Amino acid sequence: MSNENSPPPDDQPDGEGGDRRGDFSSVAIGAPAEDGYNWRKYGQKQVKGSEFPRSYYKCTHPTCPVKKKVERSHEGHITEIIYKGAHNHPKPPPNRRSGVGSCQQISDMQYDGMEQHDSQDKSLWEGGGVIGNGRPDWRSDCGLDAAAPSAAAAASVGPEYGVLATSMQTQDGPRFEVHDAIDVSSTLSNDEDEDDQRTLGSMSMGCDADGDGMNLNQREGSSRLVQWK
DNA sequence: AGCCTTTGACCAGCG
DNA sequence: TCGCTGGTCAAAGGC
Repeated sequence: MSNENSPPPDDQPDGEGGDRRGDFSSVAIGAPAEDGYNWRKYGQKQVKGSEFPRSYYKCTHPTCPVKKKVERSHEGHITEIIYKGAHNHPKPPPNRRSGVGSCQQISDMQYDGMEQHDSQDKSLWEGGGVIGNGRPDWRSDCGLDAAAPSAAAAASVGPEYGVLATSMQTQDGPRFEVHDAIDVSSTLSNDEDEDDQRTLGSMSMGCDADGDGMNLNQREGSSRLVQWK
């Protein structure tokens, strides 16, 4: 199993038609592509609690206050994603420089949820909203229909933390998302309580140290989604 | 030509 | 009051 050092085939740019440059080459999957929005990295730092450096991204839209923190493992796998705020604008077209040709097509449906979330987003995420906006973003992003319930479950399990344990591989394979969703869902279902969820994030890293091949595979799709406070 | 990524430094908040 | 951590800004380089 050489998965440890080599990125999985899923991560490899199989020719996804990178709109921008090497989304997956440079930033692997960490970057901007996940949501279908344009993100600009404005900082990176090694935080104490994390073994991996944390990257800070801003939505490139002038009116969009959304920021996100992304923790990526050395392998390029996302271990944690924290969103702050909600997008008050539709996703940019796939032809744009977003390079998000992944789930762009679904963005069409996304508008539906976008509208309502746009109306309440301000009060939601401002009021300490747990997963007020973070969630809609995801499901609408890549049509994480399967992930939605997972997210809801996660929210139900540990809403106080506003932590969303979900998976998000910016791949163009929708089934991949589903697969991930199941993975997480499974975890959540088997979970004991929210505590376990929080551990999920740490577990990802912990598992890495353990060097569990199987875990590694799971970790690939297992990312941690957190709604910024 | 324009935008994004990367690195370092600075500032603010909290313990 | 001092120290530490986290977060953000700015400049330079590369694609």
